[in-house]
Amino acid sequence: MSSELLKDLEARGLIFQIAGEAELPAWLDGGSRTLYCGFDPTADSLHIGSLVPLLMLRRFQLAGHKPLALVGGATGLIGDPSFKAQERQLNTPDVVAGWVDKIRDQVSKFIDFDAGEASAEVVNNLDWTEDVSVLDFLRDIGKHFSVNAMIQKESVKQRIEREGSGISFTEFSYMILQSYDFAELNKRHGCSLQIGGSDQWGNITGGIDLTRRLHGNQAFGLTMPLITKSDGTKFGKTESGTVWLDPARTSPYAFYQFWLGTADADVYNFLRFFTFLDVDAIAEIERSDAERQGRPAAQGVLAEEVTRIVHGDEGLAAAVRITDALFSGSFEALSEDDFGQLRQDGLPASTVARAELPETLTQMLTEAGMAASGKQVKDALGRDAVLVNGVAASWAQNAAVADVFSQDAARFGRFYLVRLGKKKYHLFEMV
RNA sequence: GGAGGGGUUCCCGAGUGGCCAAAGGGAUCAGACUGUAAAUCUGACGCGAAAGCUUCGGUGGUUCGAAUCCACCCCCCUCCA
Repeated sequence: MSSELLKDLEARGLIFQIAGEAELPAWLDGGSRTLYCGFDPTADSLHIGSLVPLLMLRRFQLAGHKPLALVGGATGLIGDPSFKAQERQLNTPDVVAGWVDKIRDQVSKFIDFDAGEASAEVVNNLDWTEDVSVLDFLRDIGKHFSVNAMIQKESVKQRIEREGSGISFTEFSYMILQSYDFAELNKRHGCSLQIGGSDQWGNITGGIDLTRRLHGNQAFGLTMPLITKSDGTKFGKTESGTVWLDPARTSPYAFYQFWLGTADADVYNFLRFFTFLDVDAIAEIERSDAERQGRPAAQGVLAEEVTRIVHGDEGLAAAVRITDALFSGSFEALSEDDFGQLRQDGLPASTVARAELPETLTQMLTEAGMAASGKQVKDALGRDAVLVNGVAASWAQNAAVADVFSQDAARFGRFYLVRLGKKKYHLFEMV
């Protein structure tokens, strides 16, 4: 490999497989190249699983190449079967179309549209597929695919071989659609490199083959490793579920907290995967962390960098503001305006009418989403793990909601910051 | 079509008439220890503040009493054709 970019990616551990490995470095070094990565709309937001490919597009752009972010308005209607255990439920066209709009806006934040010849573009595969007739598709595209080869792909093998699972013709065709995308982008934009997660290998090589057959052009593929955690649990999940990129789904504060909680064993890898920090700088952080006692600095750096990339300076500031208020000492220092700000910044909060207080604390905290059931609240109350404005509430006070949330206990006459356990906070505003 | 084995609480998986809201493990939540980490230990873990209410594929039935027995139905797996 001679390409500086590839060396850096290699050092970061971001390369899983390369198709056309021998020629790729020289090709990349030969000028500004065009590459693409697809994002299917399977929800109204991407989650952090898409972060690595999104940042990858940006890495290529920073190295002078032109990234195309493909939003799968067409493929999203079909559903990618790759390594999925079961057939998926189809979403209606209007729902998918709505998601496409959201995803388009979202991916746009990660790439630069004003970078000269390396300026990014967003494309939608529905544009070149919706008017293709079935007969044209079967004759012009389908003819280039061997079913014999397709059923050999690892990504669909279990669906074909395992009894009781099965795969519909619809999902089986997905690979052809995605391959057609690559060939089409090659024709339209001179795009000759597709990147994606390691599960996309089969789809990518399919597109490389089709590009050669249809247009006689050589194309490349690069996949990134699946992000795993040292403890074996799935990356990207928290107690409250998936970590989304949309601030309306996962607040910048929750997002920041997610990264702050990264295990020591993963944090340096994550810095390489999810930030643009130089690998040497990351190694330096690792070294100085190893020398110090106690808490490493790496998680803080990671949380700060990734939150800034995804939510910008304002989102980061909001996240840090809440974190400082809640975790570094006295929330008593918060001003009246600060409380309102916390709520704006994404701290979970709710407004309760003093006249309509629930009968019990268990009810109140469960309804606020702080716990899954009254039993959990009961357990926490019994262990002094519920603090209302810093004062522990007891199980004996369960039915005495009005006492716990008394006027005297309020901050500025209406705010109650409730903590359950070590990390769960909820702001109640009494009206 | 034939033969056999299954469907149990979020997941895996015991349980074959009362002691079963149902063993054990995992996940999850809380506590201790810590660094808002990991590991470990402790407690909780169907819902409910409680009284109590609702579960063991579905529907009926037997019984004082069923996840457990019977009938029918639905679904899954293995082997044979």
